[in-house]
Amino acid sequence: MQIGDLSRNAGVNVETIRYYERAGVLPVPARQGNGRRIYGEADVRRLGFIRHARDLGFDLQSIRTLLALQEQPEASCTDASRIAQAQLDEVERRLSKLQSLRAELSRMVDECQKGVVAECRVIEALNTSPF
Amino acid sequence: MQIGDLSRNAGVNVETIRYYERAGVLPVPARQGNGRRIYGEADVRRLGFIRHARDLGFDLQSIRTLLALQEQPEASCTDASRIAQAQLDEVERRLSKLQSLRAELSRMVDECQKGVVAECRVIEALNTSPF
DNA sequence: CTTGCTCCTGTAGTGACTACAGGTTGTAGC
DNA sequence: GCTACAACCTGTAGTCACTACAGGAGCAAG
Repeated sequence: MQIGDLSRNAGVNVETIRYYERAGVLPVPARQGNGRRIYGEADVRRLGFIRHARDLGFDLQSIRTLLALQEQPEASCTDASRIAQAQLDEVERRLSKLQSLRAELSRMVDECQKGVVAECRVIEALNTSPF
Repeated sequence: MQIGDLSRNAGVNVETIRYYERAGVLPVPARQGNGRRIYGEADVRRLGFIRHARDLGFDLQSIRTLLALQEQPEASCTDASRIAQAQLDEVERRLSKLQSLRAELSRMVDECQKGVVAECRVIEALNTSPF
């Protein structure tokens, strides 16, 4: 599989794939005789994982940590547990923040839909919010 | 009020305030004779609005739109509501993904605590999510 | 009058891409 | 075999939303 196939299969820009290689979240691939990168199914899955994790707001450093965790299933349980727990704490933190944001945005949209134009408080909602 | 006071009052970095001016989300302020920027209470509120909107995930373009709507009170609220609804949809999407990742990380931590070498399925947790 | 703080402008660095320039390789049609 | 063109290569520069720093000016206290 060449980079263009990987791009289509994973739904990730070719330039982004090469960037991920430089950033160290995708392994340096083997090359064909002509110098072109060769990929396999594992790379499609790995790329899918990276994209989802990025969508969730994880930065590339966190993603490197998550990938390292999954690549060393024989690593000591305490180490793996510590890394996983740290990621879990981060996920919980993001979850509670997002839940607050959801409440705030819902309130904004609700009030806007209920009100007439003159009573729209979308902008005021941001200034008088409990955050 | 000088830029340092505004910075402290609004809890926003001095450099960020000057950046917001360049970016067109803060108005170009009056200057003292010595060339220093002068701000008022309205700027504290506007900056608070900008920071809050940024925290909610709005980009500066959306914020410019919201501020423009605020400055034309006869304009309809539907534009502001549409922007907020788009943000809300995105927050809901992220919440669902994070909840599935949390479940997977919890499972890994639990298995580690039981002394079982976790079969790492972090990648699958994100790839097999319904999104 | 020197020290030290805040301010000024302008430029460069960050992270995570994204785009483009300029060159090479592979393939399909003639 | 020749030509066209897509896909690949490297390397650099641009984007967004900041953040940091260099180099200089104003001002107030000791």
